[in-house]
Amino acid sequence: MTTENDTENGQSGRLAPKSKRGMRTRNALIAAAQTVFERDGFLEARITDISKEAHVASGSFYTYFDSKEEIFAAVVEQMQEEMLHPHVRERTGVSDPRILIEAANREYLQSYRRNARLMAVFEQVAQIDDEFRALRRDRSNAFVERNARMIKRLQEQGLADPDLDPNVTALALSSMVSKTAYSVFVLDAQAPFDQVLSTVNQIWINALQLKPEADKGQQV
Amino acid sequence: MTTENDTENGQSGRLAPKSKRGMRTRNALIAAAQTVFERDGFLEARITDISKEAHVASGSFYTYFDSKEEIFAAVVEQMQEEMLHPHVRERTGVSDPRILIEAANREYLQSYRRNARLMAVFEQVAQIDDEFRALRRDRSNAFVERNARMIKRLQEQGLADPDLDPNVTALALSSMVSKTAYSVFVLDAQAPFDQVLSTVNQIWINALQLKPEADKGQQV
Amino acid sequence: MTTENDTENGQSGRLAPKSKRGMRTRNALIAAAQTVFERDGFLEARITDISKEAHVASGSFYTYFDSKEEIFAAVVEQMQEEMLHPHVRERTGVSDPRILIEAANREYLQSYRRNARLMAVFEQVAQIDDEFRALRRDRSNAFVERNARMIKRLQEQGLADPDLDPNVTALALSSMVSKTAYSVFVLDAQAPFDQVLSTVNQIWINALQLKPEADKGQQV
Amino acid sequence: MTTENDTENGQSGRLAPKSKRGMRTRNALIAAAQTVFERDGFLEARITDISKEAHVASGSFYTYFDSKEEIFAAVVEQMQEEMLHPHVRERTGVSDPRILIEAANREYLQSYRRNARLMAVFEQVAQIDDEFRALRRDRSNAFVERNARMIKRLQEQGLADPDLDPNVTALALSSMVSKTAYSVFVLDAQAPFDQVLSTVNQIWINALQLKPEADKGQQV
DNA sequence: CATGAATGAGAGTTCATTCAT
DNA sequence: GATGAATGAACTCTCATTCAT
Repeated sequence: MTTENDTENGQSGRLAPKSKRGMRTRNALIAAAQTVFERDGFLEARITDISKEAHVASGSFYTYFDSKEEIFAAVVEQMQEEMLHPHVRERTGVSDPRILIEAANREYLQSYRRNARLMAVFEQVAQIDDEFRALRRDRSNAFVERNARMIKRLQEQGLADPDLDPNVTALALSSMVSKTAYSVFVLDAQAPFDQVLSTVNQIWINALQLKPEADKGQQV
Repeated sequence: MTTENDTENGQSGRLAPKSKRGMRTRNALIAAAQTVFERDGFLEARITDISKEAHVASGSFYTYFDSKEEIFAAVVEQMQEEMLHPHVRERTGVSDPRILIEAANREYLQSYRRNARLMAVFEQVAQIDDEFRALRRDRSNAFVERNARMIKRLQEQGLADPDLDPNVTALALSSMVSKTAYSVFVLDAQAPFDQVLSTVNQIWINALQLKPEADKGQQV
Repeated sequence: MTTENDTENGQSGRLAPKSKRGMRTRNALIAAAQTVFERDGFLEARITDISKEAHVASGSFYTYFDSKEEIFAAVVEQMQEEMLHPHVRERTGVSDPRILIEAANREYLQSYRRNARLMAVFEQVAQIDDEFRALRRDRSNAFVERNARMIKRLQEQGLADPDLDPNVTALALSSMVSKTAYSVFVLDAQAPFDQVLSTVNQIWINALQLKPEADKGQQV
Repeated sequence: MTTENDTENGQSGRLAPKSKRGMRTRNALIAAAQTVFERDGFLEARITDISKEAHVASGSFYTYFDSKEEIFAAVVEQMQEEMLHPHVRERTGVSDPRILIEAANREYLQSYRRNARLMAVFEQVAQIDDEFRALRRDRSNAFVERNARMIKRLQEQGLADPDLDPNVTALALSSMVSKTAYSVFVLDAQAPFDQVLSTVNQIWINALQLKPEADKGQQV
């Protein structure tokens, strides 16, 4: 019924398994890879270790993946799916920008916290491998651009400080959130989750000089 | 107080050279290392390449340094000195927080831009090596703590939004500046320097809700 | 006398298939092997590729053959049969040595040209594998010995240069034909077929100093 | 004094050694490679074995050569030099074509016999590797073309059979000599050296129908 | 001090062959 | 018989580090 995996599976450079057994092995490898990457980091992770962790022979790795980079991509893809799933995504009917901002920040920080170990490795890999660097950049850009559009809209409605350049502001505020998340969840800067969230929210709101009255009976 | 002595030089695990020739070789190696690191990144840089770039035999490297990490530390130290030199450091007598903030941000961004290539490598190494990760954390902490103290002071003077937690706010705003710098100067997010600077400044000021009257009749 | 039986088929180390399906699969594998060998050479040809080309699972290969060498033997055997088929083989009643020589050379060169790709691979394998080296040697010897007998006969009849050693001459002239064929049909030395044939014939005749009168009143 | 090896040594993909010790090691590797190639053939020869035979660490191989192909080229080059050295090469003043042919064949067969083992491996490699195949072709061509020119000259002087195409004849006769040499010295077809030589000579002479009187007081 | 060749541990990768389904 | 995933031995190649000259 599903058309997934008919012949190729996403970015996998090797053929997708045709049998259930093959699928099981492939999944075992991905799970093992996540474990090993989180434990050892990308560079220290040896393909042998991943195979060992998955309880398969070393050669079996190459049945499904061409390289460490490729299996890492599969791990990251899985994380991606997890991060976007049931949680708020499209909040139709909500017009108060404060609520939107708060929800977006909460979601981002929660996702980051849940996947902190892997996000740390992803940062590492993005520093090493051009393809992952590009991937990170694209995601970041999507995020920044969405925020820039929101800021522009608020400025046009007279709700946000008109002196701010929307693009650079979006870049700066997005940078603030992501790097703060990195500091707290990866580097373990000690700070309670709720305080981080509320501070980040407040800074957004203050930075844009959002008018408190503005959101009454508003429409976006 | 200083731990320097005549046989050890800072973090160098090998002897400090006494002769002029030795000093020349050591400096050539550091300069070569910077070139190679900026060109190839830390991981790709081979000790052989650094020696070649410095026009010395590969074995000579070990006369002065024990490892790639160690020579990288020397390169970073040199950059550190450059970054702190003549530029404003302690601006005594200036009480207008806006001016302080502006100056600090300008200085930071300028330094970052000047050393962007090396900062990129430093970020890479901090993702790989625990010692450099700790170094980065310490510097970042110093920065954040100084800002936290300033924010607390302003709050006590009734000049800044009292609802913000000074520590988390300092972390968030510092994160904003450093990651924005990384995006613009390393990842080449397109944005004019002055606009980045003024946006970052404005966000600081807005975020803290700095009262405009505070700076009346000030003099630098 | 023959060692063939109903469970073994010539050199095949595995069972001869009894079912139609089995026969079909076996033939498909041999045909696929020929394609792959001609395309990739013996060394580069992987058993996986042969199976893929035959549209059977990789494991099915081992139902019929034990190794790459073995399937190559089957391919060569097939070629052998083709090379000996309808074409002249025993020309009874023909006594003119010129005509015999011409016919033999024409046949040899035509066969070589028809199977040039496979002959090239056969040469390759004979350089690698002792069994095929022996096979090549045996065939070559049969050829040389037949020619040696013919030369001896002609010398006894006073038709050929008596100073030549019949065995070494046969070796040399046979070598000439086979290597020229290799040069022209495998290495693509540019020369028209008919010219190669007539030159080779003429050299044979000249070399043996065949008396022209000898063939008067001959019968084909 | 000699300008050899100033920086690069012929086809070597790695740098030429600057010290005597390096030169010694390089030569030891080439000698070891020859031993191993002659013993095991090209395919079976492992780089590890060559290093072991040369009494150096496996990694040292890569100080001087990039691959098995490259060291084989060095071995072949050495053989080449040996094959061309003091022996007759340019026989000025000799005008009798019979003497020229005899001398050339003797030289060729002697060289072949001296280096039979390596020639066998060279044939093997030429069947496997395109670069060596091209090398063999070029050498062969040079040989054939020289013979073709000689044949043409003899035909113009009315000394050789004018019906023969000089190029194809040269190809065929050269093929005869080289393949006979291969059969005798590599495949050990039993035949005394002198008989091989005289037979090959006689076939050349007969094939061209060289006039016996023609060489009296001739000038080429 | 400088030199640069020698070392060797260790990771990646291939593919013929087996075997449970 | 057919399937195709699993196996693992075997080899290549790199490069930080040492050390005799």
